[in-house]
Amino acid sequence: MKVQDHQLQVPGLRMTKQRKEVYRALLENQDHPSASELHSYMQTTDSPMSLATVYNCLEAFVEHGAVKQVNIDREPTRYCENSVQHGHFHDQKTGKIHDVNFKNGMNVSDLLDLPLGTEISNIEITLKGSISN
Amino acid sequence: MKVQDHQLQVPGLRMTKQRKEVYRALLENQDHPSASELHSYMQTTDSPMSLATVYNCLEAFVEHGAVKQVNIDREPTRYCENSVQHGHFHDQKTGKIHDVNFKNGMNVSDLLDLPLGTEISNIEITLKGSISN
DNA sequence: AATTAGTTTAGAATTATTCTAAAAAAGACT
DNA sequence: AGTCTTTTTTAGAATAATTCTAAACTAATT
Ligand SMILES: [Mn+2]
Ligand SMILES: [Mn+2]
Ligand SMILES: [Zn+2]
Ligand SMILES: [Zn+2]
Repeated sequence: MKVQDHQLQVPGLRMTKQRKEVYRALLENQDHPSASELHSYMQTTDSPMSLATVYNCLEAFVEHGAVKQVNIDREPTRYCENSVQHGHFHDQKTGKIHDVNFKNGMNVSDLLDLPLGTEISNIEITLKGSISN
Repeated sequence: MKVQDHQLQVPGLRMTKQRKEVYRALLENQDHPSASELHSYMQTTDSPMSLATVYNCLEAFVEHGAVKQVNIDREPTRYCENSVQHGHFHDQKTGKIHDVNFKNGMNVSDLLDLPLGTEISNIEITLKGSISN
């Protein structure tokens, strides 16, 4: 997937050359990369940059809600550019992570018995398993 | 809460002195401790033991399904003795983690649009937020 | 242009966790 | 009990993801 330069915007965040290219990498290859995978990839582009910068960019995106972190056990954190609410399925055969959308109109509070007064700022749902066939 | 010695059993696992006492610590103080918190606590009991042993015991319990790991961002892994299916709520004001049960008869597949053929072996649901009042 | 504020960078530091290999404990058998 | 075998515990070293530091650079502002 090709992303135009003017689409590389994160509201409220100054888009430097490095941030643009990291964001482009996330949008163009939606494969939930880790910081170091992303860093390796950046080295192959015409915007090589340091690993610290990759971490700095990702942190900025997460703070601004444009990117989500995906935590799977103790594995390196992976990053997801899909900013609509969703969960993740970790296929143990392939190692790949797939986005899983919420069913229409459904909400975590339909699944869980939340104590009264609970105000949720972040939801992380991670499934592990395999796909038959 | 007091737990009798004969309740300190995990099916299929040899219960050594150390394993019994770590398991007892988890059952008696259900507060989702990290390995190092648990280690500090063990030092105050009459079964002080090494940090490596705490990790080894916890790993054995997790393998045997008696204990669940709780991953919250990059914080140290926390351990939960509640072996029925549930999620976790991380109260950002207090830092405490609370168990959140599934609503009666509800299932992740009621909330999420899982691709056909998906076989789930592990579910981790972690919410972050605060409680008003 | 000069000043200021924010960003990038290399490399060092941190730290949760895992590994190693030797000692201790537990189980099996006699 | 005593011997043999397997598993567990342990201290300390190693690993590796992430964060920190402080200097160089870039971008925005006056
Ligand atoms: Mn990639
Ligand atoms: Mn405790
Ligand atoms: Zn995703
Ligand atoms: Zn729990």
